[in-house]
Amino acid sequence: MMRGMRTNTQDEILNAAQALAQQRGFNAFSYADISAAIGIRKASIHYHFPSKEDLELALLLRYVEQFDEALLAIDQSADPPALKLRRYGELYRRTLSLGAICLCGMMASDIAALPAMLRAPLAEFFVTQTNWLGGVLEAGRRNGEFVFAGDSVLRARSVLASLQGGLIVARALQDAALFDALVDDLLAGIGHR
Amino acid sequence: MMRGMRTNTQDEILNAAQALAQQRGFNAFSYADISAAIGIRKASIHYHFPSKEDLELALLLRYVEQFDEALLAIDQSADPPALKLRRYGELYRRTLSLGAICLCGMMASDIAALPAMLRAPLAEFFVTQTNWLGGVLEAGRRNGEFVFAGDSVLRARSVLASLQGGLIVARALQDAALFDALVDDLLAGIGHR
DNA sequence: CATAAATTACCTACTAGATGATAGTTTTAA
DNA sequence: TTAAAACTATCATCTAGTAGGTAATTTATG
Repeated sequence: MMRGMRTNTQDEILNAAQALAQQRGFNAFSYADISAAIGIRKASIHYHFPSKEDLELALLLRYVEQFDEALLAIDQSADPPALKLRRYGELYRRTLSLGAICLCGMMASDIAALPAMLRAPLAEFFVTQTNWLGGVLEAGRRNGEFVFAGDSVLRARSVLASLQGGLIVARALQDAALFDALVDDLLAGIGHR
Repeated sequence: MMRGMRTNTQDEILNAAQALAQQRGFNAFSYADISAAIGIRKASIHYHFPSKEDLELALLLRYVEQFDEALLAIDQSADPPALKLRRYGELYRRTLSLGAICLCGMMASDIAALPAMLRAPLAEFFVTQTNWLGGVLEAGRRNGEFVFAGDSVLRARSVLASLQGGLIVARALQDAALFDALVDDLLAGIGHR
């Protein structure tokens, strides 16, 4: 199997681990739970990911890769900035539908328990989101779709915080419609008055 | 010891548990960690909190009680709404200074691993915050300090989401100043233009 | 093309340590 | 003296992880 490529089993393991991690946190499940979910033995999971830290790192890198692809897909569309922003919000909304939150949001919550080697790629995820959002906000401001004062990076970070926090609030209140209303409010807040 | 009153040892246990829970999540520490932190044996912790679920419930109820007291203190001051809001943001900022996030935000992140009996009081925390913030926002709108369209409950929920998410983003990027900037932006966004 | 060797991907069995919890005892405080 | 609060000792279960084995697949060789 070529270096760097993942096998189907590895993706199954990562899918199961991601669901568990996004729903209950990375320290609230074990290899036994993954074994039960996908039907291979614990030792087989160790064969693919020798330590739980290996698994967690692989999970983060895959998530970042998938998120980057999603950003690229939005970028490459001819959608206007407001629609791009809404599609971006949809990425978060989708995790809510799975009874979960953003994997990186979860890892950031538990950061004191995160292996040191994951902190840099995790921080980079948030930098990437901020920069991407900043670009969308600037493009919207230029074409008149968005109106906001000040630094677009600051505003981008606020948008990102709102989305991450919106998942938490909607999760606590067990009502995804709250997240939808929040996204509408977010867009209304920077749209034309 | 009178029913419902906590002993000093119980508060020490809860203080240690709260710090650990807010830093790394409730499932990433054990009674052994609390024992190491406060210098009594695991069995003594069990004496006060027979199960870890008992501990988690006591933790949540105490946190809610302390937060309610903080809201009451802000309410009873003669501060104008904008200052009340800033003081409210300070409550979150303080947890960041401790290398932690809001206990309820953390519990909401990990909600799939939360004992069922905690879900109602957790949801209630978020309802209480939303209602309180809604009241402050309405008062500000009435006295001209705040300008925002639409439902104050919706805006309150957005503010709450921003604060919770701001902790996450600042945590991931290991920079509390980002949270400060976000709060300033939040206030600027509803203040007079 | 057939066979042997190497590799992969799983398995069983097992381990050491940690964890949440309990029972009985001792010490401390009231 | 009694009750509370700590303790020691112990337990069952779980967890992350390892070693060695096996079957299937792939690669190398004659």
